[in-house]
Amino acid sequence: MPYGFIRHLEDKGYSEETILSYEKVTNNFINFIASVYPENKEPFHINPSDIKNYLDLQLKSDKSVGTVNKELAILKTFFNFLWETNKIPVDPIVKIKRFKVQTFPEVDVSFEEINTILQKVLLNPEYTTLRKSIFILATKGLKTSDYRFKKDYVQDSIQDDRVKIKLRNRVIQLEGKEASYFREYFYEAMFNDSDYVFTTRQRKQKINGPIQVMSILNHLRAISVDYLPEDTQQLTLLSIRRSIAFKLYKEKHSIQSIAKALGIEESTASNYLKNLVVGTQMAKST
DNA sequence: ACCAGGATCTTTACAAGTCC
DNA sequence: GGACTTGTAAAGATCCTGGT
Repeated sequence: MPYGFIRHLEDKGYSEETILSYEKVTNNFINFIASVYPENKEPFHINPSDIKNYLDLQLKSDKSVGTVNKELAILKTFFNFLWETNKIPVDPIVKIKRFKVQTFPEVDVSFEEINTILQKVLLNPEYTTLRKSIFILATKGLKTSDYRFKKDYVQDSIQDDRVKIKLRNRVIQLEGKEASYFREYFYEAMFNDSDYVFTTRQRKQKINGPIQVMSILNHLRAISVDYLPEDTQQLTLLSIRRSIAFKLYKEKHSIQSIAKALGIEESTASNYLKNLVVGTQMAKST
């Protein structure tokens, strides 16, 4: 084994198994170098980009990020050893950073499931029209701030049985059952002496202000308790938005249209989806 | 195209109120 | 008393901006 590296490891008291894996990785790396540079490259010729190329190749050959990071750590030990024993004047690996092990946002509840729940929610006689309306809009991907729209922004056209809601950066359309449940609530809300459709009564001032986070979450929580298995994470506006983005992605929508649908920047949507997509690829490969 | 930094928005957890 | 609402603060995540 090259340059007494293995001896060095044994001296440090590493277990046999550990040493074997170190040996495997360093050999693998040296073979790589040898295959790229047939003219017999010496250690001090190895530069950072050689190492990066090697690591990239490992990633491409279906190794997980964790595995490749482990190899990186081993190679760091190796080069550190070479440096300490004056085999190389500078350590080429010292500035190479670990690959990020991302914790990918997962779609805990698929959009199809959410839709099924929506149908049940709409038919639940125990629920108020308020709760139903909040959930209908949640399935359209509203975030908390989107709920604070004023009555003026709602357009109800009886002819084609559609309700249009103008949000800050997009328009939501409701049809059929969804429209009629929302309409029912909307007419009740006409009398809430506030400009806002959804309101929360403010304790101190005794007036109806724009709806508070907790009110929305409360309804989602109640629905989650009723319709989700116990061990599942409860529905939040965010998890629903993720499901929508992922659904659209699977339906091959462009980034632009997904961004538009959720009312976010294109760059944000692409970044957001990148995570989801890589996440599923990871899931598949393991 | 990509990243860091920070503004802004969401969520969580718990406290404290209201209503029946 | 118990169920449900509302409030607050702090942690966490997202999103945009501006630089490279």
